[in-house]
Amino acid sequence: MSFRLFDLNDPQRHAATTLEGPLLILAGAGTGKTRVITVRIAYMLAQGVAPESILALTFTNKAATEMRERLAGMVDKEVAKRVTMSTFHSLCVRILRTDIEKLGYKKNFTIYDEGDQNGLIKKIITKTAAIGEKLEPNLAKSLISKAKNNGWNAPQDEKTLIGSVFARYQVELKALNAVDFDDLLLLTVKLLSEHPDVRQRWQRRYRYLMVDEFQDTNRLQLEMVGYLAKNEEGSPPNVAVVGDDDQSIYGWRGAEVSNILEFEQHFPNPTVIKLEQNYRSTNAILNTANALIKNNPRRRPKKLWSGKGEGDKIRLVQAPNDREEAEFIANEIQRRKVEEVLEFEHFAVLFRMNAQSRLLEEAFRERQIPYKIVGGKSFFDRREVKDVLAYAACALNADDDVSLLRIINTPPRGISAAVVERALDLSIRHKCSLFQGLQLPELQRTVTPKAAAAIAAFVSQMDHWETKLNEPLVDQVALFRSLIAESGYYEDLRRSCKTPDEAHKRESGVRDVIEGFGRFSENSTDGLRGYLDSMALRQEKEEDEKDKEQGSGVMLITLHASKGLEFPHCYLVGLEEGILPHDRSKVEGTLDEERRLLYVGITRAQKTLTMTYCFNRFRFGGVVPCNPSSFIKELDPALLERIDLQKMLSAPVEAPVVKSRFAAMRAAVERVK
DNA sequence: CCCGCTGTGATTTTT
DNA sequence: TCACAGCGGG
Repeated sequence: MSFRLFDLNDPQRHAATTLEGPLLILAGAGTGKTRVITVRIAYMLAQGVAPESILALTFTNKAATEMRERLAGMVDKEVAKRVTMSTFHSLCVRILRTDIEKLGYKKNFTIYDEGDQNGLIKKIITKTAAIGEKLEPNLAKSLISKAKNNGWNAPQDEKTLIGSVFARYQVELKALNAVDFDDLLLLTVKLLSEHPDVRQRWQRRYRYLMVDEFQDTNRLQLEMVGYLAKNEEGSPPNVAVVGDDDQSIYGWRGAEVSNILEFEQHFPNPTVIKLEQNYRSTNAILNTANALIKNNPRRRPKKLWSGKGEGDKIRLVQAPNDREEAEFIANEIQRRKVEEVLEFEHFAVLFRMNAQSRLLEEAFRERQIPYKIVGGKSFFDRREVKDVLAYAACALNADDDVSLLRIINTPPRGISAAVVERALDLSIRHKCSLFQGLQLPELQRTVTPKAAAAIAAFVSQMDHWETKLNEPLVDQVALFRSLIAESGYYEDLRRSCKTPDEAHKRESGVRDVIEGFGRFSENSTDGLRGYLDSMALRQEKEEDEKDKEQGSGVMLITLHASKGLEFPHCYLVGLEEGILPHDRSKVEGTLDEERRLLYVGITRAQKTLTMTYCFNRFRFGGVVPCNPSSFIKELDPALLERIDLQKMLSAPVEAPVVKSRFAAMRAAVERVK
């Protein structure tokens, strides 16, 4: 055991050593939350708790991995491995793969990601909507998701379009033997609530639960924790949750802040511990954050402080427009890197909307400042990756219509759109899958002999791979490789790409997927199905070669994506009414969450924080005037240094400043020597 | 099947 | 303004 309890501060140690009963750890930003969680687990193990009986739930794979690695550094690696650390969704997959048959699904169900979900919903809307009726697929998707997360079941017979789309969507998913992300939670909760044998098995397995980022849990996740934490003796559940209500920024995704605000109602008589000592930022930064967040009515009062001293004032810069804002930041970062001897990696620019990054990118590119944008199109969403995964999904479960539709004519194999359409209609009438629909004599009779032959060839091909994949002790990686090779997909790629360069890139994407399966198989026995699961749950590492080579640079990142990260020097841009808080938050009544978003942004900064706003901004195709964010009024003016860019630019730089800058640069040159 | 035209709408995105 | 989806023509 190489962990030391006395390295923790008092509340941290109290949290790490309280093992019995409900425990609420209110961990403010930068208060050493992950450390407390891992030490707490190490402490449990030291106390003789069986590693198998510990469950730690996170939201992201990144968090689960980090926790695993930190624990492995503290205790015997073999013991650490036996602790379950998993995302909610991964645990659900594990539970469902064992017992989903009790709910009428087959064990080889497919997990639909948002793209698949979109495809299915679009299809259903066009089939269901009467002439003149319209429904935004995205709206439908979010309504369905909200409904599922609130534990509502699909309406049996619904008069409204959205109601019938919802009902039909659920029926079709089940027919396709597919589940979406929400179903993973919904069905797990259903299984646990309706099947006492299953419930007992999992309740007995885990005796100590921990939940990270508890403020982000939704209703189903809370329910799931409730079931898993319950013990037969009826004694208080050993459930420890860690979170910060002030950093709840995913309400629009179904997260319920009330889960953490009303924790005592869900788990009576908990020990409540506040972590308020921050190890990240200066007090100027923390007190700015404190001043802002205390304006939120529904929260657990907290006040962050740190031993890092007061630090620089927070700079509030007003720029005439968004272009000047971007150029100011780029110029300044370039200057500060030299004068203050910093790396580009020490800087981050945070914004509300992705669209705001464009001008910044331009400004950085002009000055050849390296930068890194997080987000954007993911490896998983690349066309060739989805295609190849769809092949695998079909080989394992040909009744998966969405995957089948994706590949049925990729490459073109002589099954025309009209034939597919007819097969689809038939499959609906016969209540069977598209794959089965293709094989109905009723269809065969109505198509040309050529098409019939093409269908037969395709069907026998898929059957062949299915049989092969199900043979015991078979080399699934090799099978997968030949499945793709023999499908003619590579040839199709070369043909369909405009440039050889693009074709090359896409081909290597395909190879990455296959190699990814190879690597997966080295330390898993879950086979191709397991690999598809891990891809759907984004467990596989995104191999971005460029990322590694480029190193990094200035981080350009949305406020949402910045949660959990920290940077020495932060720029928070676009602090304008309408952007932060965003216009839509007013109609949606989510101003509190916007405030939390700014709070999250402020608390990312370690040493210096600069906030900017403009008087004019290019939006919706025109220059629109804008006002400073109403949140600015809530900050402590004593900690703010206001800078007017226009004035600063027109005024000549004062001689002493020039002198000191010159000295700083000379010093920098000396250091390089 | 591919390209270009037109219309529309424009937060955030852990799984 | 600009991105992208959907559709009609070549």
